[in-house]
Amino acid sequence: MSDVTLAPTARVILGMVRMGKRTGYEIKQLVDVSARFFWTTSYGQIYPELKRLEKQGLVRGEADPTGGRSRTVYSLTRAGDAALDAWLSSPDELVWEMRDEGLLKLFFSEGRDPAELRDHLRSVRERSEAVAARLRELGPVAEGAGPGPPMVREFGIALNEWLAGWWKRAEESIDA
Amino acid sequence: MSDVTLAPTARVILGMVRMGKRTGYEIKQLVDVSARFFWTTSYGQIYPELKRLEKQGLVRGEADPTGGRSRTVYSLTRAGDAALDAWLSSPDELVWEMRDEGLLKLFFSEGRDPAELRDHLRSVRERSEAVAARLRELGPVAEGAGPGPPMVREFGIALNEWLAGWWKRAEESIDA
DNA sequence: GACTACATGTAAGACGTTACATGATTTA
DNA sequence: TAAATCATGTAACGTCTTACATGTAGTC
Repeated sequence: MSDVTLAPTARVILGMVRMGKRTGYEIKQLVDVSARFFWTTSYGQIYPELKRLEKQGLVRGEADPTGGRSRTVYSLTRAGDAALDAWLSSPDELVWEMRDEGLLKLFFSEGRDPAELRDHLRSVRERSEAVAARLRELGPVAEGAGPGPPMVREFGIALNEWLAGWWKRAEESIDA
Repeated sequence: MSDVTLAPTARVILGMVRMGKRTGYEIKQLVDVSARFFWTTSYGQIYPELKRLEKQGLVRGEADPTGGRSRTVYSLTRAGDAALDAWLSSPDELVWEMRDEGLLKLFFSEGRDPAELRDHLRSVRERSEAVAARLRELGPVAEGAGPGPPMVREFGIALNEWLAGWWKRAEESIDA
């Protein structure tokens, strides 16, 4: 069927459009609020990618201004629906990347001032605590979109609490 | 002092050089073996960056062929040493990025075949198990470089075991 | 003699962020 | 009326991966 290879940002966009997020602006909002901890994107990616997807026939955009404010609402075409399904069911190796400067600093910590290292461990821990807290306060998001979004949210909370705990123990092991 | 802003790859390079990794090749080896799960890099980044760092006066390269095989060994200059220290002690926000296609697929899983979802959760779990196993087998690395490298390795093992456990539970919650 | 490891590099292209630019609508 | 939110977009720049290109040294 659709032998289109989806660019990374295209995957989020198609998924979000199927979820009912219809404008570039709405897509960005939901990514920021619910996926920020494992996936980011920017307007500089979203708007050009929406145009590319339209050119490829995977989405269809229609002008739908609210008053004098221009606005384009997108929906999936049949080909877009198929391309999203194809990606979701493909057994390809899943991208998993982590880039953690905190770990890098820990890696290179030989000979550094222990007080500095302690501060650094604390700030890394506090970041995870803040992310967990934000996700907890946020509450369920994207309701009516099945069990995926709540599970991902729970994952985010649990992961960041686990991370905070690890950094806490690391901090204490420096003191000891 | 050194108001040089280090590019991401420059940070790893300076740290690795201080650790005694003297060639581009050696730097890549250690990154692959011990930092792969939280930081990646490629020759296409390392060699040009070493040249840039030399031009900036942060490292010094000397030709040191082994037989007829060309080889350049690098060491930190005083400015390079200072730049690395400045980065290590800077209170700047630490880069933390995660890009997880497995979570993205879970996020968009509404209406998908449960069997497919189960397979997908299993493959994500297996990947974490493999990473944990590799780090465990690897044993301590970069000995004599302080407590950093072993702590980072323990972090990697613990994180990946935690991840594997989470995906395992998610799998079971689908079955239930 | 073949394979693996050591060793270095470039070029093209993909991907991504940031800063800039613009303007309407709604809420405080 | 000021600020926040809705809404769209571009240009420049930074970063990174992949594929290509080349050759030596050591091991099986």
